Amino acid sequence: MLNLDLQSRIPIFEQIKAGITRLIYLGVLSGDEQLPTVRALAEELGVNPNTVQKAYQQLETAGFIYPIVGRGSFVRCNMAAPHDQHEQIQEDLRSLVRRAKAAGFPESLLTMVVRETYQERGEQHD
Amino acid sequence: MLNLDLQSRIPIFEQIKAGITRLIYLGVLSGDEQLPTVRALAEELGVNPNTVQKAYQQLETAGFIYPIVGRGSFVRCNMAAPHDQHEQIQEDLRSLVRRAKAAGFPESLLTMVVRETYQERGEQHD
DNA sequence: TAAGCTGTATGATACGATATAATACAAACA
DNA sequence: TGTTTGTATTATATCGTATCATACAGCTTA
Repeated sequence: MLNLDLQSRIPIFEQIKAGITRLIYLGVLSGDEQLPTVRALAEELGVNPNTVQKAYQQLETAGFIYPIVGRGSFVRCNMAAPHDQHEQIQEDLRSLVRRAKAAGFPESLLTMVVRETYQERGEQHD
Repeated sequence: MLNLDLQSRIPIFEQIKAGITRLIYLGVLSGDEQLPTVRALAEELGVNPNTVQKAYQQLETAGFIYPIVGRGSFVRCNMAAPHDQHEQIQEDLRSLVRRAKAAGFPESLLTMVVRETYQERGEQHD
C-alpha cells in the first residue's frame, strides 16, 4: 500500500502521513473508505503499531481521517474528493523539481524554499 | 547574515548549508569571496563552532566552497555565477507552493514529492 | 454472553542524530 | 612570535524516533 524508506532521515510516521495523504488526494482512498488497521498496516510495513498510530493520530488531528474505536479508521468525506487541481499541482511540482535539479539546485535549498514559502503567513495543516 | 530557526526540526547545520547556498545562488556571495570564519559565524549565530564547521565541511564536499587553513573559507568561482535561471526557479517554486497551500496541500506532501522527484535517478549534490 | 477485533494509552528501553564543550594542532599571516 | 585560520578529537547532554510489552474500553460477530 505504501512504500517506506527506512534509511531516510524523514521519520517513518511522517512518511506514512504523507503516503496516506497522497492516496487520499489521488482518489485511491475514497470518502468513508476504511483504512488499514493500525496493527495490520504496522505488520504490512514491518514497523511498530505505535508508529502507525502516531501517524494516524496526526492525520486525525489534521482532519484527514476519523477513527471509530472497535471499527477502524476512515477517510473524511470532504477530504476525499480528488480535485483535478491536486494532480496538476503534483505534476507541476515534479516538473519544476526536475528543472531545478538539472540547473544544479541542491535538494536542501528546494526544501528550504518550500518550507519558508509555506509558512509565510502562519501555520496550516500539518 | 543568515537567520536560523532554532525551533525547527531541520538541523542547524542544514539551515546553514541551505542559507549559504542560497546566498551564492543569489549572487550575494561572489566567486572567491571570503565567507565568515567558522568561529565568527558561530558566534554571530549563537551556535557551536563545530556546528558551523559541519556545514562548511559539507559545503566543501558538495563543491560550493573551498577552505584554506590559516586564511578562511571561500566561494568556488564556478558556483558563484548567479544564473537568471536560478532566481526564476526559486520564484516559480514559491508561486507553486503558494498555490498548493491554497489548495489545501499539506507541507509534508510537498516535501515528499520534492524528495521523490529529486532522487528519481540517483543522487546528486547534497 | 464470550471471543476477537478495533482504537487508545502507558511505561520502559534503545538508538541515532544533533549540538555543545573543551582541547589540541598545523598552516597562514602580520 | 603571536594571532587567526581550518581541522580534529573526545566526552557529554539532549531530543526525537522507534520498539517492546502491556493494558483497557468500545464495537462486532459468533
